Amino acid sequence: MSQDQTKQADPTRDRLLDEAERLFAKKGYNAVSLREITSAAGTHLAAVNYHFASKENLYLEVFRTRWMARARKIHQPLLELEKQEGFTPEDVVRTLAKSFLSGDMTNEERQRHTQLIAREMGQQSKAFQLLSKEAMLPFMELAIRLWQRCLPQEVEPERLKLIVLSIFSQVLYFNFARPVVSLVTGRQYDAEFVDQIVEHITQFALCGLNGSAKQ
Amino acid sequence: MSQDQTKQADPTRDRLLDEAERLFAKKGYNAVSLREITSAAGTHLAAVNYHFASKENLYLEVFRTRWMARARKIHQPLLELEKQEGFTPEDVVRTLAKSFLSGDMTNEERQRHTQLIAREMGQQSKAFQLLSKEAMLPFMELAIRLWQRCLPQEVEPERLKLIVLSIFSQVLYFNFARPVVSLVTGRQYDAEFVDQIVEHITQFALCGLNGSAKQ
DNA sequence: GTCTATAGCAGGATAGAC
DNA sequence: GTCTATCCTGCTATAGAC
Repeated sequence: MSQDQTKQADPTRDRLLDEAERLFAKKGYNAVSLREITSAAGTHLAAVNYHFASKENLYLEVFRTRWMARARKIHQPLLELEKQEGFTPEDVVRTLAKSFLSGDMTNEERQRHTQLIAREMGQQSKAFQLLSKEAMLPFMELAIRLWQRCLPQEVEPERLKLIVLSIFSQVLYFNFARPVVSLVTGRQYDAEFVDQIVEHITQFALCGLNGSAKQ
Repeated sequence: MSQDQTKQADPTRDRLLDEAERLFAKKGYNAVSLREITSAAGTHLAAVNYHFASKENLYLEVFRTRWMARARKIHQPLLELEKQEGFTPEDVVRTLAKSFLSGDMTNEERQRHTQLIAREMGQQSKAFQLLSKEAMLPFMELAIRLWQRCLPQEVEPERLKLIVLSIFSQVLYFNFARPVVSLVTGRQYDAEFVDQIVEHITQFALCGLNGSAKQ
C-alpha cells in the first residue's frame, strides 16, 4: 500500500532466489528439493509458498529476475557497439565472445548463468519460451544486424545464423562443460586460460566469417 | 549355467534398457520414475530391481551398453582413416563432423546419444567418469593424433585440444539444442539441413586449423 | 523366476496456531 | 505475516506369495 513497497527488497525473498538459483544451476530442477533451498536460505518450507506459490514458479522467477538481468548485462557491450559508427567484424566477434566469457561478472556467476540456460535448451519448457523470446532471439538478431552492417559484402542470413549458433555453442560449452574442458586440457579456469579461450573462439569465428564472405 | 546363456538376450531386460534410455535422454535422470519406465516397457516395478538392482545402476547400464556401443560406431570412421596412408586435415574434419551428425544412425538415435552425454558434461558423476575415460578422452586423442600426422607444420597440442573441444561443442549443440536451432533458423532437421550443418562445421574447423597452423 | 503387495521414506503443498 | 505441524501423493526398494 505504501509508495515504496515495491522498491523495498524483501530479504527472505531475495535469499530464496539466490539459493534457488545456485542450487538449480548446480543440480537441475528435479534434483533440488524445496527443503534444500529453504534450509540453505535459513528459512522454512512455507516461505516458498508464501512468496512464490509453487516450486515451478520459484524456478521461473529465477529466470525472470536473476537470469534476465544478467542476459541484459551480456548484451550491453554489443548494444554499445551498435551505436558507434565504425567497427569491424573482428570487433563484433571479440566483443561477443568477451561479454560471454570474461565480461562484467564473476567466474561463478557466469558458470551459473550458462548452466541454467544449458539445462533448458534441450526441451520446450516454460522457461525456454521465456528465454528464447526475451533473450536469445533478440541477441541473435542483434549480432546478425551488426555483421551485416560491417562485412565487406553481403552474406546470406542462413550462414550468419549458423555462425552465431556456432559461437553460441562454444561459449555455452566452455562455460558449462568445465569438467570436460579441464580434463582434456589439464587447465584450471583462471584468468589466463579464459583469455586464451576467448581468443580461440574469436579466431575460429572470424575465419568462419571470412570463409563465408568469400564464397 | 548353459554355454549360450550370456549370448541369449533377455527381451525384458532389453526393453527396459530401451525405454530407460529413451526416457532418461528425453527428461533426465531425476525427472523419470521407474514406474514410467516399467509401464512403457510393458512390465512391472520389480523387474528393474531383479535385472539391475537399482535405478542408478539401470542408468549406468544404459551408458555401459547402449551408449558405449554407439560411441564406438561414431569413432569407427576415424579409426579407419588412421589405417590409411594419405589423408588431409579436411578429410579428418569432415569425417569427424559427419560421423557425429549424419553417420550410421537414425536421427532420433543421434539425438538420444547427444542428450544423454550433454546432461553428464556439467557434473562429475559416475556416468561422467565412465564416459570421459572410455570414450571422450580416447576420441580426443585420436583426432589430435590424426591432425598431427597430416598438418603441414607442427601445431601446439594446446591449440589442437581447443579446436577439438570447439568441434565437439558444435556437434553436441546442433544435436542437443534442436529447439533453439530450429527456432533461430526456421529449419527442420531433415537430411538437407543436416548436410548443411556438417558443411558449416567442417568449414569452421578447417579455417580454425589453418589459422592456427599459420601462426 | 515372476509379479503383487507393501514397507518406508521424501517430496510439495497447506491448514491453522501464534 | 510468520512458521510449525501435518497431509497426501509418489517414489525406490523389497518381502513373500505363486
